[in-house]
Amino acid sequence: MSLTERRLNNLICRLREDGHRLTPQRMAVIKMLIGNTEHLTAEQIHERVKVDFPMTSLATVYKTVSVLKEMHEVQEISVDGEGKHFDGATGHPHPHLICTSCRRIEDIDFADIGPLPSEIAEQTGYRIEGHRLDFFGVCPACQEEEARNS
Amino acid sequence: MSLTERRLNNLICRLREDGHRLTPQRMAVIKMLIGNTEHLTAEQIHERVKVDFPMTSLATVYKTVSVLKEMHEVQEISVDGEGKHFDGATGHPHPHLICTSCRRIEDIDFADIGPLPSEIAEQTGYRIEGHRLDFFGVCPACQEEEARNS
DNA sequence: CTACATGCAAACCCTTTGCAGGCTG
DNA sequence: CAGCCTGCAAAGGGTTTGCATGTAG
Repeated sequence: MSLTERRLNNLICRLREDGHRLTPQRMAVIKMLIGNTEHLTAEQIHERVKVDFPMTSLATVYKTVSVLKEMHEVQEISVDGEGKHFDGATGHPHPHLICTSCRRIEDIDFADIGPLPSEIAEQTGYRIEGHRLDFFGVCPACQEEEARNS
Repeated sequence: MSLTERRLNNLICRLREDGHRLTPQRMAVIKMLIGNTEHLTAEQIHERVKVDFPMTSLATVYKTVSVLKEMHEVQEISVDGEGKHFDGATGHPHPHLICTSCRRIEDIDFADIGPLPSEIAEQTGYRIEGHRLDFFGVCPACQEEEARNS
């Protein structure tokens, strides 16, 4: 069983324990987030869920995401001037690669920031609980696009 | 002349060149951002400007900030579930230390992320243009608070 | 006189909430 | 049949815009 499947099962258990019902629509939203390295906005999730469940309303998407946020299975990522994207890829902090041209957000696996947190804790007195590391740039596809247009 | 003063002068020049007029209110907003390691929200900037210029409207603050954003002198920082904060501390990316308890945002000077950007560029094909590194934690003051309340 | 800056209020966008009805266990 | 889930519509909060009025150069 893959890591994602295990996480999904665990999540489903906890949802049930909390008295939640897992409707097909909810499952669709959840699957679109958990273990997915795309980082969709509420609107994008809505569009995709509607393919299978045309009646789905945006409110349902928001309500589902909000449950997942409470369970710390999904975090928000805000990009300057853009709406919120939701990231349920791993359930813990990890770096992102954000294309400033097409606004795509990808995950990067490596990019360990090493001993930085403990150094910072020592120097500032903060109790460090997490971090966010995002790189901004232009993705290969958009670079090609640029080249064609010039 | 300090770095901040130089940056401020340079900025003022460019604003004039672009045909902007530098009213006292605008100057107040600009000074509240450029070289200031506090990271205020629009509302907070508004409150402070109103001390000296009580008639100032929120729209003016937004319009001024928007000019600075276009000139890449100010960037937005979004904290999950919070409003936007504006950061005009250095004009280039630098790490932040965000207290999850009192929502204070501080700058950190060191914390060089080293060769990571070029590694990532090589591995992903992105043209990396910048990054954002934020640490989340609890500041010393809030830790004391916690201790007192337990 | 031209063009930018201002305050006000309305518009706007995205997100959240309230509610009545539907469905599951 | 209690309690969650749904869609709809309305409310909400923060940001942006339009407009008439100032004001600097």
